[in-house]
Amino acid sequence: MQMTALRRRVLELLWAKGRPTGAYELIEAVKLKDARPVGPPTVYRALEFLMVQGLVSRIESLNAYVPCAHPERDHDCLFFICSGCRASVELEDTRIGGLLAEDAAALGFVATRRMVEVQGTCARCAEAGAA
Amino acid sequence: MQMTALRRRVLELLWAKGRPTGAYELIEAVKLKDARPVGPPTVYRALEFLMVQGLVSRIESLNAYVPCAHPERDHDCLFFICSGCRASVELEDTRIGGLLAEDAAALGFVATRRMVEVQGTCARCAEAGAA
DNA sequence: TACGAAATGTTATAATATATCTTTCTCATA
DNA sequence: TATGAGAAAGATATATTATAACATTTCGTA
Repeated sequence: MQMTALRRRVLELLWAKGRPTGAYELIEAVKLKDARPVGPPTVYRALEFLMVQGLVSRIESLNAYVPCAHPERDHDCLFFICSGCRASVELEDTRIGGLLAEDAAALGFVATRRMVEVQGTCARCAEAGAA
Repeated sequence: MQMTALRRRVLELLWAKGRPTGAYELIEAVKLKDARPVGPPTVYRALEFLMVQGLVSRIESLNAYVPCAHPERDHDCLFFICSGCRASVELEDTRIGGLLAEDAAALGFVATRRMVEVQGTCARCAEAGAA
C-alpha cells in the first residue's frame, strides 16, 4: 500500500476545500483538476486508503470527508460541525476517550472505532447572527 | 402534531426489531404488517416525527434508526454498536455531555446536537469468538 | 357542514455507495 | 531485459438511502 498520484490528489483536494466534502464533490474536483473522468469507485477507494492511513476522517452525520488535523498523532475524531458555514473543527480531548473506554469496559464491549460529532453554530457564525 | 396509527406502527416495528433498522427495512415491515404499500416519504416522515418527539434516534454510522431506551429522560445519544450481532446499546453518561459542553464553550461553539457512537464487539459476541 | 391545517399518498428523482470484472501499473526477480 | 504476481485504477452497472413536488385524505372545530 502506498501513496499514489491519485490518492495524493484526493488528499490535496480535501485540504484545499477546507471543509467536509462529499465523495461526489471530490469526483467532480478530480475531473476538473486532472482533466479526465474518474468513477465513484476510484474516489471511494482512495478515500478508504486515506482513512486506513489515518490521513482522512469520515464525518458520519454529513456523509462527508475531512483531512485529519494531526495525522501524526493517534487522534480521537471529535468534530464540531457548524451548520452555518459548513466548516468543521477537529479537537483532541483524551478525557472523552477515557470515559468512553470506561463505559465500554463496564459493558464488556471491545471498541474499535469512536465517533463524536457535535453539530451547532461556530463562534463566527453565531456572532454574525447566522443559524 | 400527534401520534397517529402510522407513526405508532413505525415505532412499534422498531421496538420489535430490537436492533438498529434501516428505513427501507421499515418500509417493507409496514407493508407486511399492514398489508398495503407505503412509499419512502411516508416512513421517513414518521421517523422524522418520532425523532423530534425524542422517541427514536438515528444512528449515523449505520444509516439506521433505534427507539430511544429512555424517552422520558432527556438523553445523550451515546451508542455502543456491535459489528457482530448488529445490536446497539444506548447508554447515558452525563459526564461526556459535560466535557463536550466544556469543549464547545472553549470554541465559542453553540451545540444543538450531539452524536457519540462507538463501534466494536459486544460482550456476548466477544465471548463467542465472533468479530 | 365547510374550512384550514396536518397527515398521508404518489411519482419521480437526487445523493451516496458498492459489486464485479477488466485493464494497467509496479517492481522484484529469473 | 523479460516476466509474472500483486496492487491499483478503470469501466459499467446497480444497490442503497433520502428528498422534492404535488395530490389527496383526515380531522378538529368554527
